[in-house]
Amino acid sequence: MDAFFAAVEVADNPALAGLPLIVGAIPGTRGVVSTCSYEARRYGVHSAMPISEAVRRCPVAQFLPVRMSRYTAVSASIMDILGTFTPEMIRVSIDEASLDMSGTQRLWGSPDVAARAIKERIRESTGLTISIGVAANRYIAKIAAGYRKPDGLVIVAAGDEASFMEKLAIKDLWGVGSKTRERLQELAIHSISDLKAISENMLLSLFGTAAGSFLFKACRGIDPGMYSQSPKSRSMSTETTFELDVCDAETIDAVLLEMAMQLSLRMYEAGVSAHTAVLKLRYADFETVSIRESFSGPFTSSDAIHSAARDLLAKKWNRKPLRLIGLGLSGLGEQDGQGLLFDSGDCRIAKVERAVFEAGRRGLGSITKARLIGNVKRCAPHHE
DNA sequence: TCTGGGGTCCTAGGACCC
DNA sequence: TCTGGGGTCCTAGGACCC
Repeated sequence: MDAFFAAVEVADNPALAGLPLIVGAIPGTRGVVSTCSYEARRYGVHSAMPISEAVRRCPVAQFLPVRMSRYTAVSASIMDILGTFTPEMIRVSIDEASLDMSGTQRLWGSPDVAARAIKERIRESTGLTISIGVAANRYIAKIAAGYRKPDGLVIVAAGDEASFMEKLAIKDLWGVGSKTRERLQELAIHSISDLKAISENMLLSLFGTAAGSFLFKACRGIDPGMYSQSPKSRSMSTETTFELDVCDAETIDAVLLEMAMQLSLRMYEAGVSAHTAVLKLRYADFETVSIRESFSGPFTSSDAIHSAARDLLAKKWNRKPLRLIGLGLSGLGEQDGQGLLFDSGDCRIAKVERAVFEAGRRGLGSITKARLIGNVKRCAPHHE
């Protein structure tokens, strides 16, 4: 999708068409740009830029909050459409999918005809434009899709992979980020041709097995295997950045409780259990640390998650003001329900919690822990 | 400029076992 | 007294992506 969140906003409110549009954090807060329209990009605004900088660069923009549930709904209807073209569809993210169209020629025609049909169907149904890349492997197709945006269509014929890659800059390689780019610079590797001149063994020893082999394949247009594994869920987490750094232990504990409840609900809804808890802390100077612990049995209630989080906090937090706190669960597996066979204290709590979740789902009002009702105490702005 | 939130995968080192 | 080789699982941090 092209500038997906911004494009959905325009589709929902045509009066916004043609204006510089910035979807993301509310100006004046700690946060970043999520997506901006092509008009806003002309001012030098881009995704992940601090919202304060976006305001400086484009004060005339329309600033809109992220309406994630709306984008999720539009995304689902687009994915449904894509699924009618081939069952071999991989949803890569909320605004991106990869379609294996081999064997569909009799049904949908040649690659360019099929691609135009897909674009047309999505435009008809949602009013949105998309960019498509067509190639003999998913990796090249992905890069080709980003090669000409918006409303693009780039076809790389089989056999042309290597010459297509030659036209790109190192930064266009999907999977090469700022750190790798920096290291390549230091090694005097400035172009794809420079990179191709390095032997596989040299890349392996410089970057390690995974990254080395990835670089070797990617610059030659060989699919490094990005989408091969089934994308099953391995962890879930939640985090929050405070508007002002926080050092009050009670506040932090209340935030952890809230997060534990949220994670517990999400686990329940997903029908999974977890046996590892991860606590993430970010201090005022942006130093970020984490601590985790695995337990023999799975968590069965928010209280169990909360108490694990508390222990981890006690071990890791140096008492300096926190800018961010995060809580996560990993070691996710299918919920077998076994934990509930034993009538331990924790399981009774879990049963109560499930009843509360179900009540909430049936619209019986919102139930929360008494101690979460009230104000959050924060530090005064911290200067050093 | 002052830096979100949700993820995935990889690495290096350590504990522990046979 | 100084020491192997293979394996599993865990931990903390890092790179990257949308």
